[in-house]
Amino acid sequence: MDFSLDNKRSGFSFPPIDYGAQLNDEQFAAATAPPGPALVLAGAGSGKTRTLTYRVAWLLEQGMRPGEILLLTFTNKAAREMLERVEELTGVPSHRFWGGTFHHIGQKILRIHGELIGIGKQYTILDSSDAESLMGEAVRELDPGFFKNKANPKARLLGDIYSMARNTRLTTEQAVDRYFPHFKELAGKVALFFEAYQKKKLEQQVVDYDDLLEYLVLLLENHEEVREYYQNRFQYILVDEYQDTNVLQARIVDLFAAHHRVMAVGDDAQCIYSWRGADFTNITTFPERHPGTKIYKIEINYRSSPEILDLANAVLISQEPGIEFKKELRAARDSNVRPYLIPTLDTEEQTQFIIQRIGGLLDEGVNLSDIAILYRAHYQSLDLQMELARRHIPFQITSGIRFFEQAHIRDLIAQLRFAYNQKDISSFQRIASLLPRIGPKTALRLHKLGTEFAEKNKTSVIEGLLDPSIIAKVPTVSREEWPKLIWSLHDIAEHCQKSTPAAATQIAIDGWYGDYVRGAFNNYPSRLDDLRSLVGFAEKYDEMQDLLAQLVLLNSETTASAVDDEQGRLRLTTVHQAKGLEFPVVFMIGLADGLFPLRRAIEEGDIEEERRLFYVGVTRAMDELYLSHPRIGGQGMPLRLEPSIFLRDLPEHLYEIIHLQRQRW
DNA sequence: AGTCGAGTTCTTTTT
DNA sequence: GAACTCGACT
Repeated sequence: MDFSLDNKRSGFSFPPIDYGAQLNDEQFAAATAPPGPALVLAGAGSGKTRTLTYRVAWLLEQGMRPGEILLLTFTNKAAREMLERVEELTGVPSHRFWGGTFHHIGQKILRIHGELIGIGKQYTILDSSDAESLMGEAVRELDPGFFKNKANPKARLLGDIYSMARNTRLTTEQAVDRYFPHFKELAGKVALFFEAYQKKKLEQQVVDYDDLLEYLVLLLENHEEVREYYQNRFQYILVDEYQDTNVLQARIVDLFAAHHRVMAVGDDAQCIYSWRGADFTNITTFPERHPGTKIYKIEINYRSSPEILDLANAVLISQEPGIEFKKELRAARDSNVRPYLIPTLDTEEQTQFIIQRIGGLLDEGVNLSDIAILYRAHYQSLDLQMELARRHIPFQITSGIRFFEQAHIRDLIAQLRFAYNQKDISSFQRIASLLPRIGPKTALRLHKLGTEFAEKNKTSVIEGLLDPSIIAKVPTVSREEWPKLIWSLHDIAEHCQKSTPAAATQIAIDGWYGDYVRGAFNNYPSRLDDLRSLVGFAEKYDEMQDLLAQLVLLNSETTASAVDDEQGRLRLTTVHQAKGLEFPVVFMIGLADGLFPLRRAIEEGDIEEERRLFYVGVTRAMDELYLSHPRIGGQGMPLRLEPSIFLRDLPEHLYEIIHLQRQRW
C-alpha cells in the first residue's frame, strides 16, 4: 500500500511534529521507515517506546486511521504506557486504536467470532488457579489414583506442561520430550488428561489463558473470511517486546500481517520469558518470514551513566556465544560514579545497609520515588518490607499478594462469573463451598441437579437451585443459608442482564456475600473497602463480558497502584516487573548463587536467561547502581553463599567495593 | 464419600 | 501465607 494518501483521512489533526528534531538519527530512521516489514533492534534505554510512539504519529500523518493500527504488547503495563504516550503526542484517544496484550486482542476477537469454533458469546475466562482445579478434576475422573503416586506431576505442573506445549505449538509428546523429559513415560497418559480438560472447558463454556491465543490462531487459520477481514482491517501492525513472544504469538502476528506491513521491536538480550515459551529466535527468523525486512538498530542510550553501561555491556560480553545480534549500548550521558558492589554478612545486614544508604540519599535531595529495589523473587523482599514498615518509610510494592488473587476478591468475581455464565461450574463450586459441609463435590452434584431441573422445567439453573426438591439435597447445616445465597446470585444475574456491571457488582456486595464477609474475616472493613473499589473499577465497563475479561486478564495489577499511586514512595519490585521502567537509583539485592541465579536455574543449566534478567535489572539504573550480596544464607539456603556468577564474571575495574563496618557483634 | 481441622512444607518470573 | 497432607468426623 502507498502511504501517501490524503492525510486528512485519519480524521485527526495534531500540530506538525518535527521528527528530525525530536528523534536521533537511528530513531528517526525507524519511526519514518517505509511501509514494508521492519525489525527494530532497540537496546535498553534507547528510547524504544519513544520511537514506537512517533511511529504511530507518523502513520497517522500518512493518512492511516487509528482503527487500522494494531499495537500488540506482552504485558498490560507496556500496553497502557504506549497508548498513553501516543495519546499525549497525537491527542488521539487510546481506545481508538486496537491495542493491548495478545490475550486481550484474542479475547476481543473470540467474543465476536467465537461461535464459529464453538465458543458462545457468554464464555468466561479461567484464571490460573481455576484452570488448575479443572485440570485436577479431569485427571481424577480418568485416573482416580493418579495423584496418589507422589512421583506423578501435580495438577499445577500438568497445567504448565500443557501450557508449554500449546505456547510452543508442539504436541504433548514433543513438549514432554523437550521440556519435561523425566515424565517421558507419562506422555501418552498426560495427553489424554489434556483432552479431557479441553472437553470440560468446552462444556462449561470457559476458556483458559492459552485458549485466547490458540483459538485466535484457529480462527485465523481455518476461517478465511475472518482472516481476510482482519488482514484488511489492520493496515499496520506494531509489536513491542517482540523478543518475549512465543511461537504461538509470533504466529498470530504473521497471520495478521500477511501483507507484511509490520514492525517488530525488540532486544534479544532482554528475553526473560522463555519459561512461558518465549523464543527469541522469533527475532532472528523474522526476516525469513517477512521477506524484504529492513533492520533498524537503536543503540544510543540516554538513560544510564557510561559507568553503568560499561557494566551492562560487560554482562552481555560474558554471555555464552549464541545467535544473538551483536550489540553494544553507547552512552549519551556524562560520566558519573561507578556502580557499587556491597558484600554483606547476611540479609539482615543487607537490609541495614539499604536503609542507611536510602537515608543518605534522601539527605542529598533524592526523592524516595526515584529509588527502586530489585530482586529475583518476591520472598527475597520480606525482610526489607518489615524493616521499612517498622521505620515508617513508605514503599510501593508491585504485586506480592496480588489484589485480584485475594480470597474475597475472587469470591466476588466468581459470583459475577456464575451469574453471567451459569454453566461456569468452577465459579459455582467456589461460591457454594463457602457454606459449611459443601465442598467441590457436593457443589458439583447440586449444580447438576439444578441444571437437570432447569432443562426439564425450562427455567434458569439458578431457579432450579431454589426448587424445594433440590434444597432437600443440601446438607442440613447449610439448608437454611442456601436459599439466601442462591437468591443473592439470582439478583446478581438479573442485574447482569438488565443493568450495568457496576450495579451488579454493588448488588453482590449488598447481598449475601456482604454478610458473609462480615462474619468470615476479622479485617472485614478493609475487605469491604476492597470490594467497593471493585464497583468503581466496574463503572468503566458497559458490558459484563468486558469487565470479567479485564478482571481476569489484569490479575497482576494491584489496585493499590491504581488507586493510591502516590508520589514519594520507594519502589520494591521483581526484575521482571521492572522491565521497561527506569530509576535514578537502583539497588539489586540478593546477588548470590542460588538466589540470583536461582538454584533451580543452576540445576537445570538455564543460566543464560538469568543473566539476561540480570542485564535487564542493571540497565534500569540511571545514575547510581548498588549491587549487594549476602554471604550467609537464611533459612532453607546453604550456609555459605558465593557471590553470583554474574558478579564474578565482571572485570573488577567496573565497580567499586563498599566494605561495611561491622556494627553489631 | 466428602468435608474439616491441625500440622507441615515451600515458595520464580506473567497473561 | 497458602497449599498440601493426613487423620478424624459427619
